[in-house]
Amino acid sequence: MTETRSLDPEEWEFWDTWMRAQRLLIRELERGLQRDCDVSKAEFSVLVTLMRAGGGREMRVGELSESLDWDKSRVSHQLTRMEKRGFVERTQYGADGRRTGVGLTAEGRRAAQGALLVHGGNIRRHFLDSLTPEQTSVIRAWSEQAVERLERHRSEAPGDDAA
Amino acid sequence: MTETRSLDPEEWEFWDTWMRAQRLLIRELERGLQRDCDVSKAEFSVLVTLMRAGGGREMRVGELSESLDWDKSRVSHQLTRMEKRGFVERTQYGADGRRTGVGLTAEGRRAAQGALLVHGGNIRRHFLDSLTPEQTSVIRAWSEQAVERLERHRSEAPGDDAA
DNA sequence: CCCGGAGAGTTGATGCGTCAACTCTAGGTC
DNA sequence: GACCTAGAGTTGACGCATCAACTCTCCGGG
Repeated sequence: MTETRSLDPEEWEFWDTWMRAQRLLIRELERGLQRDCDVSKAEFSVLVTLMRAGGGREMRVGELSESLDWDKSRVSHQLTRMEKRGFVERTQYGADGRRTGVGLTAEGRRAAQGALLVHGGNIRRHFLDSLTPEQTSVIRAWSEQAVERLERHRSEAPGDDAA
Repeated sequence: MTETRSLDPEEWEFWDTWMRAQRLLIRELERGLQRDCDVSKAEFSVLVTLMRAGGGREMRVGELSESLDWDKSRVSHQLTRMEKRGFVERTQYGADGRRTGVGLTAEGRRAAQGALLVHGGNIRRHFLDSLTPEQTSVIRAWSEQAVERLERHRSEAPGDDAA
């Protein structure tokens, strides 16, 4: 094991600043999405995932869950809320063996398109445009490496719901 | 306005990977905190803030709110939950003019100390240790610049509760 | 046929986060 | 003294996130 010592004040400050930057960035983007499109971050994720899978096609809850890397329960709750708003609908297929498929409504497709445009622009303005080429490449590398490492870490850990 | 065009697929992928890395990192740290210390991220923030302000001293809700950069309402709700758990207590001072001060209980101090150790170690293992010196300095620079920019952005925007 | 287990999906409980509405006190101004 | 505003803090409602428990179907073995 690595030593049990906690962090130096300087390390804490680095960590705090980093967390703070993320929080502010995400908060800003989420507010923009809400303000300009009346769509939440969670709704956005679902809309886009369904859209990218082919706007007309239907997905299974399990596919959504996998694709979003969300707990199935979370997906189900989210779909319930979004069904109320008229963005998605759960359709039964198979009269006896019922698999519940999930599809976008016309309203959902419309919202997805608008949100993609607006949100993309906001990401560009608040994030991409603020990076120097060097920062871009370093951050990209870190992200990839972190995802790789953390996913490995999770899959090595005991019982987990990821496929 | 900058152009209305959304992002290229490559830019979306960069963004997705970056968000994913953050989510995984935060999820991992939060789970560790919960598992090893039975303390949530929100509880941790409050405990540490009170601790750093001097374990014995009391803070006002407004100070906490400012220091955490949380909405006052959020602080109040969080304090209510933590009071139930016995981590903090709200104490009245001044018989007539009542300002509600907030302080740690002995239990709260104990939890804060444990959590600081454990969480610090996890941050080191999952984040700090995974960075090359170059990544450290680039990410530090980006964080500082992003915080500066986003805070300026917010304060220029209309009505906001930050002081 | 009945049982038992695995997979898919849902539900309920509870904590977190945000917004809007509310209470209470203190201080001014007339 | 009456009114009015500003600041501090709380409350309620609602959406998001997670965990555990549940339903239902399918499937394989006895």
